[in-house]
Amino acid sequence: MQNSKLDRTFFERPVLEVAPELLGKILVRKTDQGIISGKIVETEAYVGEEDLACHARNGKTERNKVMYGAAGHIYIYLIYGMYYNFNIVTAKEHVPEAVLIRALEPVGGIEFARENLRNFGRVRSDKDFMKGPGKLCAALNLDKTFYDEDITDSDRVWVEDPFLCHSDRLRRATSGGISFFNKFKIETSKRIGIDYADIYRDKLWRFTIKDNKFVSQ
DNA sequence: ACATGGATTCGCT
DNA sequence: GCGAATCCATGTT
Repeated sequence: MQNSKLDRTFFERPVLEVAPELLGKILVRKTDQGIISGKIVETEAYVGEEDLACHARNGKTERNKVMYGAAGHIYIYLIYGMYYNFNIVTAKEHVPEAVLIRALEPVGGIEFARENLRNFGRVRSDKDFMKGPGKLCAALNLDKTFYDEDITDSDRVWVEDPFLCHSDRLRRATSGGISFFNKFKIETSKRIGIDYADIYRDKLWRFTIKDNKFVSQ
């Protein structure tokens, strides 16, 4: 099998290039239960210290320091005391950019994902269970132990390009009626939940697959 | 030390 | 459409 895992060169570019290109890629999570995976259908770009919606807006802190490091590392944080949000760091070192993964179209390990959600505190929905940044973290059992993990060199979470992937596992998944090879259109819109961010609230830095029913909202 | 509020989700009105 | 759940990083005293 050829290596279809996205490498550091993919992430080591400006976040406004990486965020839309992640659409259609497969986020894969290997757990004790088995493999859980989903197609990325919604992302948001957070664009450095200047972007008043970005956690780096006030400079480097204990929480956001990973954003200043190498591309491909994971920035995950607790929000509202009960959910995690999962980001991948982009750009060169010292440039604090990241992509928030906001929704997945379920691909594999769907029963494991349901189980994780039912076991998780407030998230009880067992449909649309990867729709929304907090829910997809619960579904994939992603927590703070993933902080700073290198997604290009991890054995428990990575991103695959389905156009390059010839593994039996993904072929099986794609034979279930979900086609990865359909062309799709990318829509841009305003980012969710950042009304405090002055002029940056209106930037069209949310990227979604047009008409995909697993996009949030 | 302390107060604040958030890149969310759900359930009820 | 709105309030609650629930925690801790961050900014302020």
